[in-house]
Amino acid sequence: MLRDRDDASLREYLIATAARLIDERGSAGLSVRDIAREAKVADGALYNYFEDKDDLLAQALMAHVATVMGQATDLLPPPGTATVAQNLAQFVERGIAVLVRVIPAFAGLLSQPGALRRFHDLVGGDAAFEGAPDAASSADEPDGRGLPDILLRYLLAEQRLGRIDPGADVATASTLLVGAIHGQVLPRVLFAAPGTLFSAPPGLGARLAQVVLDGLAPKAG
Amino acid sequence: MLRDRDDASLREYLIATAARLIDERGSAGLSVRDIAREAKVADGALYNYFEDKDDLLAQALMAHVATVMGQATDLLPPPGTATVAQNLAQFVERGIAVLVRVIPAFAGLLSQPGALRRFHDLVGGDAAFEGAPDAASSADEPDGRGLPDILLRYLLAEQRLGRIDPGADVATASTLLVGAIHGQVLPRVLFAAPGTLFSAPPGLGARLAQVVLDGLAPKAG
DNA sequence: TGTACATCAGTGAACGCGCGTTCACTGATGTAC
DNA sequence: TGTACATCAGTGAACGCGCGTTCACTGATGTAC
Repeated sequence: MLRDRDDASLREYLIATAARLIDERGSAGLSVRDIAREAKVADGALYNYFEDKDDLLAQALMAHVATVMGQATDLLPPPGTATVAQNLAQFVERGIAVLVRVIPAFAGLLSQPGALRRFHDLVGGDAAFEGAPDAASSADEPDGRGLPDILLRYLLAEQRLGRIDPGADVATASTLLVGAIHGQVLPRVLFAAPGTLFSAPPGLGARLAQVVLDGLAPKAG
Repeated sequence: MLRDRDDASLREYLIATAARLIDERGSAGLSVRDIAREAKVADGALYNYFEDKDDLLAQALMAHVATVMGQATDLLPPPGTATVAQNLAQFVERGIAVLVRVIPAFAGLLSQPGALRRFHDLVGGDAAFEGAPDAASSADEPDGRGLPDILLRYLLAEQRLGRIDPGADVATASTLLVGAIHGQVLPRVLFAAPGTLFSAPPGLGARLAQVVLDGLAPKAG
């Protein structure tokens, strides 16, 4: 198939194809031939545009994360609307939907550490996705696009509005809730029967939100 | 090397060797030749005792989890001692140490789904490790050996002792805290430079415990 | 105690396969006249 | 408009490699006499 794609360059086309395959089946066991076959392109075509497989995978990973995060607008409504409990519950449920698509993309590359390293180099400090290990953005003014920062910005706003206790440790609460999302997704990614569609236990988001708001300590009186 | 090991059967010896390798470098990219070489045994020896590679890996995975959980005694002190905040903080820190050894063992097998399926068949409902997807043990009387059940038993006991609010949703709190542990471990497993020893941010366990105890809701008065 | 033999746990060379990668080649396209 | 040629994006057969697995073989051990 020679030059009969649309105007997009083969490079972008290969990245998009690889990203789509990662979205559909995760990155585990994804071979360059799988990608070439899916793109209807010769086996060796990718080497005209990428240094090696790790290079293509890193780009595809970045595109995949951008796609998923781009589709996940309205993870949280504007601060001050509805109730904080409702909003946090919604964040948990939608966050699960996000990570269900993102975690298999990364975890499948554990046996391909080069791709993960390249990805990390590509995104640099701007960890556009999830639990950023190196807290690049300060807790005071979070500017990241990952789940923890999105949630933290919301919590800080609600705190200013008085719907969250002024003394509360919202940064830690953000870590806690995003962690809980990880905790829901990871075991299911590892043990789900292949092809299973995963949805969170109904009401889980609401219950998690309620615990975070109320706390466990005995109430005075 | 013929019959000059100690009395233990070669079968157990191979499981132990594979489990040690999984502990040391995770299961990603672990080949049967790696295991045979480490055990100082012929390449094909394992096929005298195991159906195939997946079979050996599933057994080794089980042994590895048993080892890690066995060494993780005193994740929590007896209910009623110290303070609940201190005890939860300790649970978080020790839980992280547990999952740092367990998650790479499972996640590395994403490209080897047969081994994960076999492991799941082996342990059956008795998910001896972590966030059990199918809640085999009821929330009323948790009997599992995984982190969520260990924590839930503790929380229920403290609730009976009055150190946790009688109306609190301790089952959800357990899910929340164990999830937070996952959230700490997973990104670091995926992005840590190879060979990096990981330790949690100091004080994180205490802060997480405090948020779970106090909650975010504005305090009356 | 010494010899002949059967057993069978363990060996390791060899198999086919799929992988990532290379590179001499093809043929549609754009240009020159 | 028609012909000759240069370009170079894309091709795909072929490479070496490491993988999981097989199976004819080896040789230490236990037994019989």
